[in-house]
Amino acid sequence: MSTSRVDRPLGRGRGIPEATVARLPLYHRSLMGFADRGVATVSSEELAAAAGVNSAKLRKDLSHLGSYGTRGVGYDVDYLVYQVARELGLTQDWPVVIVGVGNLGHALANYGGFTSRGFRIAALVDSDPARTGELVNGLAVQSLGRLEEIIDEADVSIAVVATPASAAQEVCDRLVAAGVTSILNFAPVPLQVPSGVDVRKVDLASELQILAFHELRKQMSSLAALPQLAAHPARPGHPAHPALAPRSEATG
Amino acid sequence: MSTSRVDRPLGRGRGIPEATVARLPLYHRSLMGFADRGVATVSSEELAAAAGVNSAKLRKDLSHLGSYGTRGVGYDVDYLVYQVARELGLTQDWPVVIVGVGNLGHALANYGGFTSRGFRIAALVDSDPARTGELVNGLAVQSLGRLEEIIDEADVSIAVVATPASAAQEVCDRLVAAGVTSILNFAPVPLQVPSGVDVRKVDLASELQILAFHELRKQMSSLAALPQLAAHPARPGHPAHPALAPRSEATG
DNA sequence: TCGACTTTGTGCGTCCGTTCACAAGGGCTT
DNA sequence: AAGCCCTTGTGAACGGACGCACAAAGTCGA
Repeated sequence: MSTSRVDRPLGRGRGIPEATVARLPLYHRSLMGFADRGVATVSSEELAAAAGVNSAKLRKDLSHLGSYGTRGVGYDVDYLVYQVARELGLTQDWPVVIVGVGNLGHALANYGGFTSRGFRIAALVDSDPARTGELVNGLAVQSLGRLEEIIDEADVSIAVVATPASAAQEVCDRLVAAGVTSILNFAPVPLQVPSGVDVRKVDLASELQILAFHELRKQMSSLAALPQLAAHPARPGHPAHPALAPRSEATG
Repeated sequence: MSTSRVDRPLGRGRGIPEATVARLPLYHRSLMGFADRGVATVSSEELAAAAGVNSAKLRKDLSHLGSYGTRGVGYDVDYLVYQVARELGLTQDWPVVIVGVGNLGHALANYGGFTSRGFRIAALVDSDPARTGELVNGLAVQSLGRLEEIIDEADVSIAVVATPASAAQEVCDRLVAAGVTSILNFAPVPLQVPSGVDVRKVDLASELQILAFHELRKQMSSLAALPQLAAHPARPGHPAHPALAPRSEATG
């Protein structure tokens, strides 16, 4: 890290908070909706409602990009769309490689949301020789052996890892070695990467588990309110004190 | 260590921070890995490394569940697995309905990560009559018209919305009206729900856009010496400099 | 031209999450 | 049995995010 200097206030604050960055795609999408409906101007209140956030938060987020609004009027939709898109790098063409063409990789390859926003699926890669050559969304699956070659040829810097957990780290290492510096990881393992490489994780099972946690709380509280309506009492088969019980695997 | 009264962490303990809750599935998965390898005890350092988090954070997270470690030794893997699983509600069976059996819904229905952790796909629902009856992972797709019926019969409280954006809110409303109180939303729209209903959003396109933002930054810093790349040929519909007119700040 | 109205942009208090650093506590060796 | 050493659990400092509330700044009508 040569740039140990934290930030350089170039023009308008170049240091955009991470939380704001995470919401910019949301704003961009909402703005596109307004643009499609022919709306020329939106207030922070309207846009915030469409994006599902607080209006003050929206204004503060946008203020990090610059002063693009007009007091008393609101924001010019087209102008703001362009500014947000530029900030997000959506004016560029981003070639993306998807590694792992299983159920998820298949769905991602067919998912329109990617290709319609500046991302272009440059290649699909899978380790299974039986899958090589298979056409997915008009693109032929290629061998994992050609991974470095593909990344180099297409100048790929963003990759999607949709492999099983067991292969994820090795694939990740090869991606990084080949020059990829941004990874979207769907495998349920924490990828280890050198500094300078960004990893974002999408953990489908965890999301459900988080919901289940809150769901359990709701059910417990509503169950406590009712005297005896226990339709689902505690599991009879569960060990009362699991620390004592030997590891009986296959719990899942 | 003779009592298991930790069922009820003190008045304060009931409120587990949201950030901690979001990491519990991670810990649970890492712990399962240790258990599968026959490890009986892990230190916070080892578990934190496996989960990809700071060890102090891990200890604080676990401390919210109770005092399940042994100083000088670490944590009993099996005991901790059970405690985390119980806290997450993984000891229960959670029937889940997936609405929208497109590419994504298809992949989710086949995704093993769901079914292997206490979640059971109770039904697949799609609005397309042509899809009704189609078998996905051994389960027949059912008509959207039967949604309320299905939810009631299977006692579903968790649903996955994998519909197009245009249908998401209406589906959401019907889900909530039918008794669903937790929703995992893959549609790129912010769902509006009454209080008491939890929504978690998984926005695949946004994740890539966030990566692209940082990627752009990296490329800009490495290409800082180059001449202007701003002369990007904007699309015909897009204003090259949209806000020239409305801004005359000279004021005299 | 002027005043009233509307909406942006932001200063500030508050809260949540992260991390450091260390005392408390338990096992292990002698 | 006693002391050493290890790891947990947590107090406290820190920083970032959020939201209120308001001044600044622009528009619109008279």
